[in-house]
Amino acid sequence: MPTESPTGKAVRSKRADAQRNQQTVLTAAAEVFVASGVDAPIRQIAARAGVGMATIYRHFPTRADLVTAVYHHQIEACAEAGPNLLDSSDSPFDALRQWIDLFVDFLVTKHGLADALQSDSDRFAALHTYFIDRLLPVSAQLLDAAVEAGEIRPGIQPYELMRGIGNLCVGRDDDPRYDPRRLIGLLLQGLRQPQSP
Amino acid sequence: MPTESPTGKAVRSKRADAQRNQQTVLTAAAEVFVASGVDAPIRQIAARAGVGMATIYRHFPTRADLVTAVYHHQIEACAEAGPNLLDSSDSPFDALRQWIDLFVDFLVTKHGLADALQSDSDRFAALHTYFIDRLLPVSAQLLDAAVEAGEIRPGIQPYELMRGIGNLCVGRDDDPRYDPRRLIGLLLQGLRQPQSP
DNA sequence: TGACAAAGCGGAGCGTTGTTCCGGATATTA
DNA sequence: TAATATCCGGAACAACGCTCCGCTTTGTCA
Repeated sequence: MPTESPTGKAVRSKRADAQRNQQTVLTAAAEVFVASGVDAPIRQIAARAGVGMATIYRHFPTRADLVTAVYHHQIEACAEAGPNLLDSSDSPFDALRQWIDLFVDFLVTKHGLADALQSDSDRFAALHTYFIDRLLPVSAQLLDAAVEAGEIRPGIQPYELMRGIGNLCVGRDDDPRYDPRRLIGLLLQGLRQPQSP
Repeated sequence: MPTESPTGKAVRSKRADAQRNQQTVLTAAAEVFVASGVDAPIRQIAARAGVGMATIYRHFPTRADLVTAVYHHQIEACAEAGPNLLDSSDSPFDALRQWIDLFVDFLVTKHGLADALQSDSDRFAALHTYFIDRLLPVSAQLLDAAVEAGEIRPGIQPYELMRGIGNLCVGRDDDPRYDPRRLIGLLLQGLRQPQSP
């Protein structure tokens, strides 16, 4: 039953077993990521899913594709929360702060995700790109609104903020001496306009 | 020619060829680190040094030991600069800022060093420990002095500051969109006392 | 229903890296 | 010089990423 793709070219939908396998892999990957982080061996995910490694590579050519697929919904939710917060908060700065809280929560609860995002190697380049494409406009909108309202000084670039926050979330997440939120709070403090200019 | 160790036990100094090899390895490692980062394969370092891999493992059981040895002098220099800056600056906050500048310079010029420091895996645990042992007291002294002078608000923990700065230096160092120094400047700004409390 | 081609699958296999092991070479000392 | 404690090199093993290829399953069409 060929159908029509958005590009207009005739396209055949995937075989039923392929779709089933893709879902099985996603579920298994999510479980393994929780247990062993996003750097877990592909073999381990394949074993948990009960499929061969090639199956995973076929559906998700790079590790970044797999990670992206697993967290797709949460990334979308985070992206959509931005405008909503801007509407529901009485101050753009407050909306920015709450949104950053969401973003940080997301990062620190996925072991090694922040590390992957900023990884020096480019194994995760596609993941980095996806985050930027999806979330940078949101943060830009929040920043613009806060600047517009005169709550923060202008000049900070959205990319720089995003990456700085991501960076601050890197590393072991079970160290009681380090709470990225405190430093991010300090960063935001530094961003505020002097109370009396 | 047995000599006396600090513990009082008789100790034989290393064989001459072992000392030579250790130095050769250090030199080669320094060169390879510059070219390929601190994650470079041991084989590569061994080849460059013209020794076997076991020789490297014998002298430097973990990668952290090797990295530590290579950068030992620079870490010491950074540690010693702290008190000196405190003496020569007219404001403790200024000394703190200059010292952080030194620290950041050191981190960003060694490819992947910041990444290694905050690595989620514990391959570099000893390196992290060494940095903390050596530099945390220095940063604590600078912070205390600045708090004492009423230039920054109290409450920030030295460990948190060190790690935050290290984290902000993580990742690709050739991205013109991201300059860790700007964000660190913002952090310091957030640390300042409100001008008019 | 019953072929048959296309699509999909599994795991063996190759290359890379970390780490260890051991027979042989070498420096030191008597 | 000869003995021996020390050190060395690279082979060997394990873990992992990724690919290749013979076999299986699925969808289709007579």
